[in-house]
Amino acid sequence: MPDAAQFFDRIDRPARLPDGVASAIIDAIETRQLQPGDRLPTEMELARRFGVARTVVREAISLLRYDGIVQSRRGVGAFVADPAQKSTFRISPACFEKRKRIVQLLELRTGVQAGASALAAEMRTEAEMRDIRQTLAEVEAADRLGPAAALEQRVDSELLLYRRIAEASGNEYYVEVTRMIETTIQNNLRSAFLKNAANSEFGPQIMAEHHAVVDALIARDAEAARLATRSRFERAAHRLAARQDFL
Amino acid sequence: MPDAAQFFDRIDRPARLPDGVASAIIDAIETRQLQPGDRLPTEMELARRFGVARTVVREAISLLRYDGIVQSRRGVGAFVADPAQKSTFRISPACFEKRKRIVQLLELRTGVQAGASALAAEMRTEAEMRDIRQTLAEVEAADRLGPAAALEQRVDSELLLYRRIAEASGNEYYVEVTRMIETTIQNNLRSAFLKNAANSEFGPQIMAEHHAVVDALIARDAEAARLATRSRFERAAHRLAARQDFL
DNA sequence: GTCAAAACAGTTGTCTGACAACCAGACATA
DNA sequence: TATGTCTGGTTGTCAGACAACTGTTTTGAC
Repeated sequence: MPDAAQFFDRIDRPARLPDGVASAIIDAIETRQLQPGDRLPTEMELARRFGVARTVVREAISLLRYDGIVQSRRGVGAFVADPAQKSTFRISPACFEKRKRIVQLLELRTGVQAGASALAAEMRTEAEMRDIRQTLAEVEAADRLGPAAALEQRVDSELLLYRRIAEASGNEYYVEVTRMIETTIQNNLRSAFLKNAANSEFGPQIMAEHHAVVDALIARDAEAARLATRSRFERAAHRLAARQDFL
Repeated sequence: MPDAAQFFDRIDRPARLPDGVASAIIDAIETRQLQPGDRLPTEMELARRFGVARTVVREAISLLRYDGIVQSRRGVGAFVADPAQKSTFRISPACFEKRKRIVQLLELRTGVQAGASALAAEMRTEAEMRDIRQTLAEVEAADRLGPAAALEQRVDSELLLYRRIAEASGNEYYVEVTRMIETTIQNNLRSAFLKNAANSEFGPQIMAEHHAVVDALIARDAEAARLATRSRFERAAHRLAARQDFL
């Protein structure tokens, strides 16, 4: 049932207060107003300055502490930590506003996914191989329907294919990192991906790229898998970046 | 001034309440007691069950929300999110209790660092190359002092060498990921690293491994850099895992 | 009986005030 | 000098209240 409502995005509600406070503090740290080792103003003082309650400030600081950006000591205060102590890898949505950052993110994705493929070539079980071939068949089926048909389905089955491959590596960290990167990209660039898929990400050449990867996995050839995966994601990134409407 | 106090470690203070509550909830999610889409008990109810104040529960939930593990809607409740929505990569200290997990983490480190090296071979500037050679010289100097002397210094300069290389890639995500992985490893395995460095991580062979990497960077040979880095970290991981006292 | 508006109960988000635990430094004391 | 004590300040936790919001139920007009 076609519905005009699909064109209306959610209005951006005022974000949660603690998130705002947290990013304000992060901002102060990134702009060097607050340097490693410096003490943050007291929670009372911050609450006064931001015009919020202390509970809000506390929640904000607890987020930063969770990421290892600040350390707090009871009875003393909260201190900006050594940046090397950051214990989390997180991709901020703001990064998707700069073309350069997106290209770098796609580079990282290429490298990590290629590493996962290489491992998978060595570690895969027969059952996993069956799943992978099955998923590849789904990609192929969607591809045969033409560029515009089953668009989302095609993109999703492609994503699933490479997630399956990462899982076949048997390395949970690779699984987590690739999934986290993919999730972030999809959340922020989904529309560009779809447009791209409708224009250039289909047809025999693209299918040949996928096949090269899967064939290497079948042959248990780690180096070939790495190369094929690298080549596939490099080309995909290149095609995406070449689009006129890409940022 | 030798001081007996050096034998006294910090006593482990009781962790913060919100952290405990958060990991209890994460536990419930990982053991499938709470499945994606399920609603968490209300904050009141959780506070009652855990025997803490609601502010503590709120702080805990805000951490999970920050990682994309739960989503909360005012007036309704907090819900376990789709695991694919997790927006962070984080290595829990608990992972260092299982040998298998550590090996996997070292695998990831190898792959990512190799990717960074390959990029660095192409993107490095002359100034960065000078810094890298300078750092390599420091490693070499520390190495010449023998296995036991300047132990920490040698390990640290090695870490610095590969951090410099990652920075020379010009890709901030590679810098962040490698640094985050390295930080976590050092925070949890520092002592093993030091013991290992005193026993096997020194001498001409190890220096040759470093030189192979740097030479590839000088030659701007991406594939050689990838291979040399991979080889260096794979061997280091192997030597570490071969130790008797390693878990 | 139908349907929309209004009231309601329940939940999260924020605010306020209080007290406990803790710390650094000043001060007193031996 | 070394040790104990006090004091003000800070973070950690608690308790209670209200605001904002949601899903459901009730009410009332037709």
